[in-house]
Amino acid sequence: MLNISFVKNISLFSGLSETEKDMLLTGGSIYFYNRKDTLFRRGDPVMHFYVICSGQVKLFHETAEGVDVTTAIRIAGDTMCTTGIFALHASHHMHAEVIKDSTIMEFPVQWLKDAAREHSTVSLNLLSALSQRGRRQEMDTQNQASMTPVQLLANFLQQTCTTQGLDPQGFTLPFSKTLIASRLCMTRETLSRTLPKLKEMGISVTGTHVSLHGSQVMKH
Amino acid sequence: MLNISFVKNISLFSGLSETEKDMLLTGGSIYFYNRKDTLFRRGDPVMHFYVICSGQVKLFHETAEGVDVTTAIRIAGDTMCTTGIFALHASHHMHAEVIKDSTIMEFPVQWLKDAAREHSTVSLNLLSALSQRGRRQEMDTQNQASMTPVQLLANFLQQTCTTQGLDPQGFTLPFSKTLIASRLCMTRETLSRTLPKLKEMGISVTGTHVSLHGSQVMKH
DNA sequence: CGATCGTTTGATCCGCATCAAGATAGGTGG
DNA sequence: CCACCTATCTTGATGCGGATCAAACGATCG
Repeated sequence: MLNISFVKNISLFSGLSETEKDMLLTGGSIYFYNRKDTLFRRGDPVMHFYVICSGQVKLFHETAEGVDVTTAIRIAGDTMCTTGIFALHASHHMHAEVIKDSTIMEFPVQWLKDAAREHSTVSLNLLSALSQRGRRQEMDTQNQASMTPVQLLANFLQQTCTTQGLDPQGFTLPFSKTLIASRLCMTRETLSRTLPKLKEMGISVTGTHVSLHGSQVMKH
Repeated sequence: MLNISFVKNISLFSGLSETEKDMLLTGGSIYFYNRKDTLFRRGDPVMHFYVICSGQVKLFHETAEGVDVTTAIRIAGDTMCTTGIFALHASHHMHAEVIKDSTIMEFPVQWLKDAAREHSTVSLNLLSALSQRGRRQEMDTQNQASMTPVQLLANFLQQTCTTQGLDPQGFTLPFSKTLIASRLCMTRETLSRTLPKLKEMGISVTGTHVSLHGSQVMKH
């Protein structure tokens, strides 16, 4: 059960005593999912709070024309559905699909509500997490609106490298290019054509191999 | 002091007893601002939690080329900076400018943190509010990415009409067109050219007068 | 009545989506 | 080990939409 100790360290529980953590963790169970499994679909009632122990999950929705737009990629250590649980509407507003075999810990929604009500530490952690995520999203939106595909992609690669703790000198792309394109709201074709342009910024991508040679981090 | 009783009714305080509300409200003070006043700028330390009693405030940032992008328009009853207060970074990440003479109640940041820690009702209200706002923003982002200017504008007008409680049969635009364009991430020119196209959707705009003749609400 | 701000209209251009093939890679079975 | 297949990615040709530049128009205000 090494997964349990992993979950103990997520930010949601920070500041709690070991015994409090143990008690809370009894409320959840661990499940395994395979690539392409659906966690939930838009409109489904929100039943669980999720903590990803390993693997990857994409959150996405479909445009009117049937194109998938990925709004977030969640990886090990991330949580899902915090927003859905405290919002008034009790149904999901997007789809969630497993894109890499995953281990996921699930808690009933009421568990989270209770935890937030009874432990002010938990509710403050949640507030912090939601704020954090909100801030991310704001930046994302404004980037989306004001940056060229080249900048977006450069940004994305650097973000990815940082948050996944990869070696900037050279790493293997952890996502398919189609997924990245969907995440950046562009077509696969545009993504392909954008890759070569990154060299001017000191980023080279060959196949699935990336190296961020001396490219500075984007300001804001 | 009719403003005080107005503030008592915002969702942040719902579920609290009158005496609790009165006690909390002693922590804030009311200020008056004029059009074009700056509430705060990006990078400033987050000092206050704001509740708008009357007027309008825009939250915006500048692109690299110096263009303003408005990310939100806040009106009477709205709060500001909830996110900023609970996020780790203690500085604002966007500018706030008063766009219509306003009355605003301000509380010190610590006041909100304390209130959240000591009243689980308040922290749950905050969680709900943040979730709500997060959901709005997600929809916004996805709309921005997948809708044409015509749809965006139609959407915006309907939203505005609803949230401001205006008469769909005919009302006066509560914002300048430049502001709307900035909010919808398009140029003034594009907005102008889009207005006539709305007639096909049963929306007519003449000058600052709008009527939403039988236009259905956009799904999702 | 000029001056400034906000809005509209016109002409042009560029970037990304779209449509359409081709290329590469991984996987399976003969 | 090779032929075949499907999934994923790349490249090419074309067109349209919205940004941009430029100028006129309208409104509000001292």
